[in-house]
Amino acid sequence: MRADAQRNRDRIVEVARALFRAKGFDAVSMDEVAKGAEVGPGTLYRHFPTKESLYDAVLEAWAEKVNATVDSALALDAPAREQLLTWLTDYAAMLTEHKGAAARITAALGDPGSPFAAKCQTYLNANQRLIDALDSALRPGVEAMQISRLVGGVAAVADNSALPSDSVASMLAIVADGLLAP
Amino acid sequence: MRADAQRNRDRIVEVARALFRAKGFDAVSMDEVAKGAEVGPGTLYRHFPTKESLYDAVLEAWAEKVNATVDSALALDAPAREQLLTWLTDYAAMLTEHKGAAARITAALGDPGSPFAAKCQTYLNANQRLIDALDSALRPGVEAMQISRLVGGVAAVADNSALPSDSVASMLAIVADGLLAP
DNA sequence: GAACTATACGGAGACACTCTCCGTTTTGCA
DNA sequence: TGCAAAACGGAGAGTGTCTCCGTATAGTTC
Repeated sequence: MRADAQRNRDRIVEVARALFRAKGFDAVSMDEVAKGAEVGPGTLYRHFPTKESLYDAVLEAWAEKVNATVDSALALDAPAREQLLTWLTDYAAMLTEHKGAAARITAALGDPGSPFAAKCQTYLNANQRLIDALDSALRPGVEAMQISRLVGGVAAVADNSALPSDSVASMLAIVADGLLAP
Repeated sequence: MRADAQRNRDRIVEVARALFRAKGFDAVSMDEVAKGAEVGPGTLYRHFPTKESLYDAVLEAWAEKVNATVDSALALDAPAREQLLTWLTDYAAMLTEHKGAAARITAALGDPGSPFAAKCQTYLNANQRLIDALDSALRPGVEAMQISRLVGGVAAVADNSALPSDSVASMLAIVADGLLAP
């Protein structure tokens, strides 16, 4: 990639990250990002063919954080319920950091053609590792996809309604108890 | 209201209901509804100032169905778990009947200014009646708002991803077990 | 049934947004 | 320095929501 192209790409992602974080996905227009990054719309769209692909680039760091978060929850010297709750809470918190991300990633969970497919896989793998680790403490037959969708759904609701963290925690506690073996 | 106005209003709602049901909220444009009802955009917007207010009119019958559904679940001669699951499943099924409704109604749950405020109240009341009826079978301290948001979130995910009913059922079973007393 | 007024109609178009085309500019290399 | 490939950027096409206002109609009054 040419140096000017790289420069522009970096600036676009940086500006977009700030805007998305401040206003949420829907409230940010591509023109706004282009103006902020001081490039024309054409340049922006050559780097990122759709708004979603730009969002995907912005969430690049997110995937790494998911892995680190599930690791640290599983490393806890605590009962399975606490490990589970820690992970669910941390994950939901991570999602609501970027307004609109929860619904988008959750919606893409079953769609391999989505721009977020790679991120969905990371997330699914994290829940699979959780299942493998907690094993018999969990409800028999529970699947990574189920946990991913349930928690994604709760996170999306929390995000949409800008719920305080204790409301989210009480909902996640219900989900966690449902996930644990009877 | 003048007779021609009433006629037009009725036709608009009828056309909109069919379109929303067939294509989902987002995929239907107001121009499309206006053309289908053979009125100008101006007429459409005088009757319904926003697209959401039109959707609200379309979902008018929905509120009555909610009440009937919770009643019939509570009338079941069955254990609390089955009553709960029946209601949750029926409710989620009702929401996914209209693509996009789940997310919208759930998002409006805490917002009295929303065009869907009346429908949210119906839904919250239904869950409150459920709590009153099942009482000690449920997790202590559980609130109608929590159930509404949880199930709304699951329904929204199911709707977005067009999940088959058994996937939805398995997720709702997890939620139901979390809602029941330990 | 004709005249009149309040009410409703409907289409042109303002505005916002996503995304494209293509002439112009810049970069990196020979 | 000269040149081809790469990248730029802005005008504008296409689509959506929603508004303004001149025109048509319903319902009332004589």
